[in-house]
Amino acid sequence: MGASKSASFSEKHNELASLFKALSHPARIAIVEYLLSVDTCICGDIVNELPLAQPTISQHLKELKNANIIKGSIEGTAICYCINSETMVKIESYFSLISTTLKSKCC
Amino acid sequence: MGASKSASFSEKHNELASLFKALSHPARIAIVEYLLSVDTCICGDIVNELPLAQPTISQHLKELKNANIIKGSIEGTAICYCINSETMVKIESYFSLISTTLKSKCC
DNA sequence: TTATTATATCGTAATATTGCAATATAAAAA
DNA sequence: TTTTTATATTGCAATATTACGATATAATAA
Repeated sequence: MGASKSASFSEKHNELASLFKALSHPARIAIVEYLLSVDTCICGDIVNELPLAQPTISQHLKELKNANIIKGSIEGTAICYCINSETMVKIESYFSLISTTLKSKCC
Repeated sequence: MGASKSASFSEKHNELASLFKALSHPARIAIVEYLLSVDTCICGDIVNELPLAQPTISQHLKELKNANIIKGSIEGTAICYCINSETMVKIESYFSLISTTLKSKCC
């Protein structure tokens, strides 16, 4: 085959995997870090920040939006992107739980 | 084209992306959660836990090992796998930093 | 209305991932 | 030594991702 057998796994596992997949590309990490670094959320110059063509960045932004990692709102001609802090807190909580669970183990 | 232009991005961004890529498949999330759920680290029955063939699981385990998310040590005929807590704490810290940074922003 | 500007979508080529049968390896048991 | 058991590797087909030129869309400016 070749397709991911996602139907064989739980909803929870698939959702977590989708979230991490959205973060699994250096361009998308760069976008997240750029959004973190700017003071305001009014953006529109992400294309100039990355060494990729405009359609490629648009595609990466779409994936981040689909995964709820960023939010985008129309601001005249431009689009204002910013990080969805709820999702970030959610991921932080997941790893926090893992760390806590691991503390009561050997290894 | 089609290949990820990883050379165009910073080492840090590539490393983070690799880490999340290792977690971007439901089978690999299921492996991590299974390792979390068992009391001891002596495993060897991961193949029976997942709806995938043995070579496929071996491949997923290799990817998790390469990303330092799990550790494996030979235990006779079997191999003992466990979660690398250092890496988990590292990821937790990354999202903790993001959350903190976001608190001083609008949106 | 006709540019201009910003972003999205389409189509497609290059490349990467996924899954597994077949096979290899390597340690312990018989 | 031979068999058994556990895991890894190889090879390959099916599918997914990545990147971008061309083009579409949609809002503002001239």
